[in-house]
Amino acid sequence: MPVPNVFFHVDLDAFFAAVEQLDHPEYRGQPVIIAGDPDKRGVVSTCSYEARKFGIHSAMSSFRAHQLCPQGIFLPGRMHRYHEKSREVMAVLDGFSPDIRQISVDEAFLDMSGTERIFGTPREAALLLKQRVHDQTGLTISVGVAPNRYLAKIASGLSKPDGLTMIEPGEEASFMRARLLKDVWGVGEKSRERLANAGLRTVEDILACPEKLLAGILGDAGASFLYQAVRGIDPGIMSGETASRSISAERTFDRDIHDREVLESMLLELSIELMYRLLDEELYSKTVTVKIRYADFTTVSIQSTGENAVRDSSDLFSRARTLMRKKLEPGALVRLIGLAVNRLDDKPPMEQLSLFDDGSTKKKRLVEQAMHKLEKKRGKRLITRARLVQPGMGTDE
DNA sequence: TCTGGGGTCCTAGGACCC
DNA sequence: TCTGGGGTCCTAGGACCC
Repeated sequence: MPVPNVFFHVDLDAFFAAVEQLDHPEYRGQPVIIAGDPDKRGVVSTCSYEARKFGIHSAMSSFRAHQLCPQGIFLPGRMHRYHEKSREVMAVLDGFSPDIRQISVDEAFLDMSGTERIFGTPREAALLLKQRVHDQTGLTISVGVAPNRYLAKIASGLSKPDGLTMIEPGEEASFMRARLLKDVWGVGEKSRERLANAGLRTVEDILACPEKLLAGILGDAGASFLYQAVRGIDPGIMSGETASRSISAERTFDRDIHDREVLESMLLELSIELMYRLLDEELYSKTVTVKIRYADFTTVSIQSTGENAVRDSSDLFSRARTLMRKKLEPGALVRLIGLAVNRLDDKPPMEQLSLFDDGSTKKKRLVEQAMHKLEKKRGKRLITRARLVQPGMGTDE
């Protein structure tokens, strides 16, 4: 007899805010908002359920959040601590299934198929899991239980916080039919707008629409995704193990910038940051992308693939600077600068050996690696380059 | 609502090759 | 000479998610 598929999706409730309330009893019952500095164009990352009553939600500007709830407890966030708590929770999940896929700091899938003899029915197992997580970490989770990951993911969002939503085998289609289009994971605002323009506003509308017609609205991939999703079939977006394919860093300036020196200093800072991560994770990349967001929010990017992998931060910086100079509109006000390395490889690609290469590039990489290790040990930045010194203090490069 | 930062995947068009 | 069709790689931009 085949074992029925049972998947759990576990979602930590208002995670960052919950950790703060756990660590600071005086914050409990209070509107806690984890957000960037309102003076620095920050946004809300997470907020407690008490704060949500004021209309605050993720991605809202900190400025607006402060307007809505001036008495709120605004905190910058402690990512280290959140990752620590995340690991504690994942350790609890580990005891329930051999197949766990953590998809973000506060979310994971568990394949619970065939665990009935150990943990009881899926409902019993889910209740036990919720209890254990709470007992061992002090945090509450919401759990979705379904015959596939996609449905489990939607289910967990329906009864937050501290929720449990079950979708039994055979209920897949009826469950999806009862959803609002905005609750269909993977369909965002833009897609909804396009669908609405074609007269499609509900899941029922989509169900009645041939895939071919959807393809005309959303493209082939989007149509195939949505066609399956509304029928309760896992479109497969959660199934693949996603190897990291790019690493990026970006920075929004407090004020829009036109000074090229400042932009290039930022680019250097980002280059160093990214190079450290490449070395740390032992990854290699030949493709570099620079992103520029102008004051009016239009965003452009430029990318190039070199013959060799990026060697060190000055190599990365010089590639990035070349790209930026090529793309940047002269005199334009810039809001954000970003840098990415793409198509990462865990093996060093074959080097195009230069006739004049005396081995100094290898040395550079070793030196940078050593500096990186040293810095990690000290836990702070030891190396500051001339270009990173604030403009006006004199740069002698 | 004056709109972060870190990712993934898709699309369309061009280059280039057979 | 008015012109094929497929495959692959690269680039720029966009949608989406947490």
